[in-house]
Amino acid sequence: MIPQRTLIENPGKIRQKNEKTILDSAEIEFAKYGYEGATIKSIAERAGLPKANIHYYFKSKLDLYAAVLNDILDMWNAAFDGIDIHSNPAHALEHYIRAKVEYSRTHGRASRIFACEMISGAPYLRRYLQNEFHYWVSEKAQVIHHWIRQGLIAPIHPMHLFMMIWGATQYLADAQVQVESLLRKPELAGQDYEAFASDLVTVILKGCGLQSYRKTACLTATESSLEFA
Amino acid sequence: MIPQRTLIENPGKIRQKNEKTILDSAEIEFAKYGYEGATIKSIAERAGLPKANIHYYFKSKLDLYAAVLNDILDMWNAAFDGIDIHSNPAHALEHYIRAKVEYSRTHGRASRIFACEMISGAPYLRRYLQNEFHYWVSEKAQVIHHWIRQGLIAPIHPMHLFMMIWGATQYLADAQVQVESLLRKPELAGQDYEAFASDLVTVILKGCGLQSYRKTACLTATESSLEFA
DNA sequence: GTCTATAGTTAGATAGAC
DNA sequence: GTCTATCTAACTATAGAC
Repeated sequence: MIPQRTLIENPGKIRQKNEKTILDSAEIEFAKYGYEGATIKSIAERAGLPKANIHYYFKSKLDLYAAVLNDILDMWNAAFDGIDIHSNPAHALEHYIRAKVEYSRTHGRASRIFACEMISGAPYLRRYLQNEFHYWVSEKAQVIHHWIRQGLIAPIHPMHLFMMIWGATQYLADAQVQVESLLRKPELAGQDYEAFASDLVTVILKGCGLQSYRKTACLTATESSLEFA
Repeated sequence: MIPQRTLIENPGKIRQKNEKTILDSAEIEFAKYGYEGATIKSIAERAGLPKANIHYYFKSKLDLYAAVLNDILDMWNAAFDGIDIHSNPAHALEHYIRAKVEYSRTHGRASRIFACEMISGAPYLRRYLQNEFHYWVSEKAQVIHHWIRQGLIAPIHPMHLFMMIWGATQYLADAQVQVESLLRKPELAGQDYEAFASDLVTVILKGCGLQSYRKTACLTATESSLEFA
């Protein structure tokens, strides 16, 4: 009786690696075709595994979808939890907007899966939206309110401000084909994202009664914005 | 041999009525579950017709989807073709933004189907985006450019301006559940849309260096904006 | 832990009586 | 023009040999 070699050499490693491969493939397929449109077969083929293995690692298609959504929420939290919104309004808003645009660029697929989930009424994320997400946003809204009371920014419904930022930045990821068509580019480059981020920052800041505190934001923004936190 | 009564009394009327019923039902199902998620069965049940009748009026599921998309484009054109963007910038932008918000409110389902189509890479609307749509937008972009050259509004990439407006307004329709959760409303009312429209108008106008030309925009906006055209 | 074969279900589409 | 019954294909999921 020889124990299986892989188990001795890589305790749990195979599982870890395969689960990651499957999750990545699933993310691509779900983003491209939606939940119903994606099939276990296509996910398996992309992962280079037989169909049955998908079911071995994830009980059902719904389980796999839930795992993908969880991954997406983790990324989202990792990307935005570190934001210190207590600095001055212009800095904080610019930093947040640029981070969000960058997220749309680097995690377009995740963003599109999230959008599909919203469009279909958030059947799997409803609880999350009403609890964790709502609390997180309410906290940030308090900060905006505080700034308004102190006269630091012009009066605006904080949620409306967030909606503008989210709508505009999500649009980059969700309507990517439309954007490419508008800008007449076969594929969007980093510069395109940066240019949009700069215009969005300008409009939001000026729209909130804040002077853009730097004229050359457009060129050096991505690097320098990392130093704000 | 008695000719069928319905054909004599209502030449083509039955077809017209049933096609409309089916299109309406299909729009609801496609918006809720996406193309793959919606089924002929569910559409037929919603329309109160047997499955086979759907195939009688629309050759295939794809045909039906194309018809729904066509309906949506018709509505879109009807809603925005009349906009005279040659008036002064502040008026024109405010009018357009309010019309777009109103469209998100009254045609949320259409907006969501359109969004799904974009997210999946616009397999059926690619041609439209690259031709009719692109020309229409380019024309409007010329107007923005003209305003900028004349010093009427602050410099901004016209496409970026449109993207901000579309992103923010589409967000209302596409992420409706998220918005409801944010604003803690079980259902959005007309006031919620108007309030958002007013904040969006304010931010965009100020962001473009335009003074809001009316302080009480928030309250009387919807009615008065209809008189701009 | 892997993979072939297949069960069980449901989808889109059609034939043919009325 | 309507509708029941049915076909074919594709999907999710599982059983069981390795």
